[in-house]
Amino acid sequence: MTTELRGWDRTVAHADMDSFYAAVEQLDDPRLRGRPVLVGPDSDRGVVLTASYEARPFGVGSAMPMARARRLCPDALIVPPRFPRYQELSGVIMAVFSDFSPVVEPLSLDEAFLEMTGSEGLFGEPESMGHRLKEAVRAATGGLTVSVGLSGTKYVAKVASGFSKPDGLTVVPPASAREWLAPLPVSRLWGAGKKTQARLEELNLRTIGDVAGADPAFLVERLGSAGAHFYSLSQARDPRRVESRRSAKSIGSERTLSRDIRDPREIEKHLRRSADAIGRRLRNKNCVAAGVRVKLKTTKFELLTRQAQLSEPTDVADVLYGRSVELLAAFQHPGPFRLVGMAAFDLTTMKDPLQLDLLNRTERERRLESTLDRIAERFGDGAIHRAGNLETSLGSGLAPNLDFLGKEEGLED
DNA sequence: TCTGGGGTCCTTACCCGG
DNA sequence: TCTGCCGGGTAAGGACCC
Repeated sequence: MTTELRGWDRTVAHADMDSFYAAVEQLDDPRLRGRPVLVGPDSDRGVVLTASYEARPFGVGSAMPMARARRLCPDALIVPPRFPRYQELSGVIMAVFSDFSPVVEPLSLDEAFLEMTGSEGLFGEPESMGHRLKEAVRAATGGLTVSVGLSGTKYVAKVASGFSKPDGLTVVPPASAREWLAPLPVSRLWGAGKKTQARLEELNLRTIGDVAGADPAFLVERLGSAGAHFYSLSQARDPRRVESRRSAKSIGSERTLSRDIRDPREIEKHLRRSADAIGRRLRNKNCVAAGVRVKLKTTKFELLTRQAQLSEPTDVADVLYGRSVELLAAFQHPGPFRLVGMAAFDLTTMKDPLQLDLLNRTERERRLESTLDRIAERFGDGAIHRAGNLETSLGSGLAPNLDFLGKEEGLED
């Protein structure tokens, strides 16, 4: 006798928290419960990050401009996001997932794949696994709900978790996955956004079943390699394994400005802030970057980027900033711009402290950066910004004074 | 209606060396 | 010496996801 389930060669779960940010706000503030809540910046240029389920019947959803959401749902309570709190609860949730599987692949703060193959002995059949997972998340978080999908592949598990939200549980036996997918619209193909949907529509392919019935060679001819990918998904074939956390490939920081700008000196101020933030995050992760990319968005929403390699990998904000200013000169566009951003890429984790020496980092740089980190932690990003400018204007010889300034709180304007 | 911020991956173009 | 081809690496942009 075997406990193996018939037809379940693999068991993959996808767990997705229900309107996570809004649910956290309702959990922490009882006055928000049962009421339409929009999490997002209460500004003219922002968009909704998450709408609570009470707000959704009004037609409000993620990524909708806040101005429009307010018009559709005037009674909605608008709450600014509190990412540190979401991260904290995300840690609790991921820890629960780890109790169910040694292989957990987070996709974002609020969702993850769990490799559940072979764990029937511990948790029972897939349906029972799902119920126990949902209950464990509810108990650990004090009441947050999660929707869970289980099937034999990542793709079907993912579609299944979104099938009956909120607080859903959908189990799709691998043997019937193809038929289960067939009636769903092509918008449920993971990776097919608005552009791809429109192209599929032009080819008269409206459901996943339509794609499954198409000639794969024809799909490749029209969609390139993505065509082959979508064909496989439509057949419920998805060979991708569940993988534990992969390391980040880039770290970025960008900001949509409250007003459009074109003056290079103003753009540089924003680059300075991004460089400080990225440098700090690199050091927190014990990473160095070998490349920098600068991003500008015009008022017409054209995205322009310029990137370059660094002479050597670094986690020093000043170096990132210096290279970004050089890149800025390479943009021919006169502006104005509504967004300024920067990203560091080609990341390497520094496992061995001795490697730091290979980076030719001087003692001065190390001390300065750690001082800036402490200032930022105590006084916030504004302080680090001012400290950065101060360092630039003082020149390297006076950098040790920053230690003194930080201690004396001399940077609080 | 007026469009965020964090990412990943893919395609295309171009440069360079052999 | 010039030209064509090929492949690798890099840069820029686009589509997509949450």
